[in-house]
Amino acid sequence: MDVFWRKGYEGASCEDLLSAMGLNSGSMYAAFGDKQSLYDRAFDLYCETVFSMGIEVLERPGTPLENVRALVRCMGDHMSSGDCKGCFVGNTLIEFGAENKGVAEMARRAMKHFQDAVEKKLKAARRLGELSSDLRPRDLAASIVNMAQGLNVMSKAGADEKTIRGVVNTTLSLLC
Amino acid sequence: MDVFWRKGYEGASCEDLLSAMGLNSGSMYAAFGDKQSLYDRAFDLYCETVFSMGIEVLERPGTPLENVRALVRCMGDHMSSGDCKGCFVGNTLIEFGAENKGVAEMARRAMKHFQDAVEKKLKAARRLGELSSDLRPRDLAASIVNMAQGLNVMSKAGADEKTIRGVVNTTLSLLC
DNA sequence: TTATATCTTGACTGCGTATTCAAGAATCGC
DNA sequence: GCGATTCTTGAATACGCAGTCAAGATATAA
Repeated sequence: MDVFWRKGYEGASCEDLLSAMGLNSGSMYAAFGDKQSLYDRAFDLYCETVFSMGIEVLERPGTPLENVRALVRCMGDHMSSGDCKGCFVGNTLIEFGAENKGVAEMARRAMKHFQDAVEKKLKAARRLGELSSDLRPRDLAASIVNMAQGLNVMSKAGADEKTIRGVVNTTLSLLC
Repeated sequence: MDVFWRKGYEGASCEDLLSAMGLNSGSMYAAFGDKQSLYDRAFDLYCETVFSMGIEVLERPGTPLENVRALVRCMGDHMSSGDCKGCFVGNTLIEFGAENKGVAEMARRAMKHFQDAVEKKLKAARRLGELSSDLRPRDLAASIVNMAQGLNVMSKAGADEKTIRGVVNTTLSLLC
């Protein structure tokens, strides 16, 4: 997962993958089939761990709006943590979004699932009177996902922590 | 430019490039040297045409804030125009941002140049009393560039026009 | 027209990388 | 302990793609 996350599908050679896994090619092909299947498995693993951690943040104790604000801050921290891997889902969309490979479809679903979870929370916040902004929850949710994917690129552009914090704070200013 | 823009460096085969240019390999290598040099030239061409068109929008007749708002709308229109190529600069950063290739450095410079142009306009707007938001021009400029790069990914995620318009409107709500 | 220079062609080469496979090592069941 | 099964190893293979080159076509100049 780590190798594909950092280097993308084409950028990761089998040699990279094998040495990272501590396997020889025979074992790898017996276990996973081929490189594409291994990528798909790595993608799934990312969704089950890193990506779903974001969704989990939304469900922690606290009010809906607090949860969304925590998620935004959490994504900012994640992106400014220097290691520069970004978001596997976003990277996959850039590499395969224009084609119609299966993995692009998986990435689209993952994004939609994430966005829906944020929208649901924002609607709850609106019902509770926590969210007074007159922007629609649907548009705010799209903007939050959009911010995260923007940060993915900005972090690879070498944006410093101050810049990323500026983006996060700007987004937070919409959530009150 | 079009082929690299759509498929990325690794994703574009020489065959793709040659048939798009209507050249044979000999002529191509004589004219450009190798694939990487051709990519660099395509990148330059993108900056000189598409990317600088954005900067040009900022300099049209009108007040500074009007110009920035026009730019934000223009980027939204560009991204929702269906063809799904996104932003060459952003795509380059995703593909090469983690390595230290020359082209990644070029992309970083292009992004910074763009962001600085936006920030300059926002500062002018602030001086003229057009921009009453208490957010800093620096952070707003970063957020606008971030929005554009987010849209790059969102468009590949198959976001519909309505979603993209939602993101654009949310960003515009910060600019008053 | 003809000699020279430049451009074009596409088969060929070399190389890197994904994938296979058969032989050997380790594990498991009885 | 021993046969059967599963796992591991790494060299060999297959293949696609970046890059080359010599021969032929075209343009230029005298």
